[in-house]
Amino acid sequence: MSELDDQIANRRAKREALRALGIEAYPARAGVDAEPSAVHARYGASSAEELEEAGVELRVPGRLRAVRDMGRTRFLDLHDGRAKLQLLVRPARLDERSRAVLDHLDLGDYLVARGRLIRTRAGELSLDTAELGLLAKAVRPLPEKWHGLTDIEIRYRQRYLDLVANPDSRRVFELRSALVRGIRAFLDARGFLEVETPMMQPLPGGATARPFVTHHHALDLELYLRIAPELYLKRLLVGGLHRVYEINRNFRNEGISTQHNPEFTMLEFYQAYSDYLQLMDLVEEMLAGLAHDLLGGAELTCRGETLRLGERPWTRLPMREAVAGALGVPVAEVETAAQLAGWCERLEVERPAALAAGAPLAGQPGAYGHLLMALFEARVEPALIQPTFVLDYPVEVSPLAKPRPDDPRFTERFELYLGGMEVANAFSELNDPDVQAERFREQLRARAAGDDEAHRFDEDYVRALEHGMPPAGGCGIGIDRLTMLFADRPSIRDVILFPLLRPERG
RNA sequence: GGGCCCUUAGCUCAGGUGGUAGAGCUGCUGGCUUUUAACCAGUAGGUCGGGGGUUCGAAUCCCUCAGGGCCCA
Repeated sequence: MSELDDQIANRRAKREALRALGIEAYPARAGVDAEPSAVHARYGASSAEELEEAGVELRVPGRLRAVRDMGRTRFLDLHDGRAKLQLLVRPARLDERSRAVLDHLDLGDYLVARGRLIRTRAGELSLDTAELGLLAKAVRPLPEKWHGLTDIEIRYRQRYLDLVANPDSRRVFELRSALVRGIRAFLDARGFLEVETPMMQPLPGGATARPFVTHHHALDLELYLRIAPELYLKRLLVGGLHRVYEINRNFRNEGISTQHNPEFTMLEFYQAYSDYLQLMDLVEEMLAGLAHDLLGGAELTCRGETLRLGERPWTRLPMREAVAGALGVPVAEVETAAQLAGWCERLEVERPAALAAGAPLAGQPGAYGHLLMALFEARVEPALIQPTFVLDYPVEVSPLAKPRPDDPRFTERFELYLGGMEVANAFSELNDPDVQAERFREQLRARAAGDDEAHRFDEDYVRALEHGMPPAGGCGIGIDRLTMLFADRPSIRDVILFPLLRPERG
């Protein structure tokens, strides 16, 4: 028998012993007054005399994390995940049932103690326990109390153990929740309506990505898990919902990395009569405000770098200038597809998926935009630590964005980079139905040429635009990456409770 | 997809060049006047990730598979 089996058998035997005494191991009702952290919040400042005078009697629940047995007196620590409350237990003074519970305890059990609040000689706020009850028997041991749980795989696979053993992990998810709450408050205060649009779509749209496919049996219908909510949210603009947002999951069938999980959470919001320039101001205000509210200052510390969100406006950098700067040449040398093709070959930049393999880079339709984007991703992106808006994305890689009136090779689009990561993507929304239809046709040609991430033609979306969509700015912000930055965590798996892993026992 | 690294008791970790698998915590037994990583004494616990190979002998060397991590694409 292994040691683990031994410990489990032991705990089960204790449970059965209690049951034989008529003590339920998993009672239906708890009947509690306050959890340990609430007790500390209320009485943490009270002196021994004050407590004695007040005569506070409480029923306090919690998970048993430590027992210090002194012989005539035992000290039990009950935790609620934020704080512990110490129980002072004198076995001789307990009633029979409480004594039975005490004699069959294990670390990890959920208990409830009734007693009077006191301070011990050492000054610790404690419950002088008169009655002890079992709320849930744990038949499996917890990770060790002092070193906690460090095995990364167990932390991801059995997140419940990570949360019990590592308070920092819990704090990350509390911060994530506060971040989402703050975003909702920010948008709600500005008259945005939170909506929910389909996660299962007959035509996946709104992003350049491979979708997951599923099947609806009753309708015998191929459906896709959405890669973005964008086209549905803009249909709502057509419908007169002029300020909308959605915070929900997207699914992209691509590789896994420290910055990519197949399902991830995005905020998208759309504001009629706005544009990408106004959105930059809005995003600055939102993120700097969140940092101020949640971290107590408009700065993020991320992997040793201080990100100064408070220094506004943030850098606004046209993509051509960024690429030319990284190459150390004037902008005039990144103006043609032939120039860019030369750089890509010299620097061994990976060939963009949209450009046909085997053919010369420069001559293909749309080559300029794809090559500029490839150079940007390879040479510029990782170096953008301080908040930077990259502007003027090529039209070829921005099929849903409005072209710049002064230079139709580029669009009214920005991406926000923070700590070397793309955290936001926004543009003035293309609302000319005929131009949109032509953009879709270009995407179909790319798809036919082998680019399986190219957009599909969404006829209903074009039909909606034909009814008239107000000019609008729209923006997407990755919640997971934002949480990584706010919590200073290097991997997206640290900010997703249950990240995708290969199943155990292959 | 490529490279490098990791996998030893429930948890955290040791185990130069191949020679009978160890510690702390947890568990169990006992002691102890209010301790807090309580302490003291005793004790149990192992398919050294799986499989194959080399060898008189493998946790250790080789191959392979699985899972995980980091970097690159």
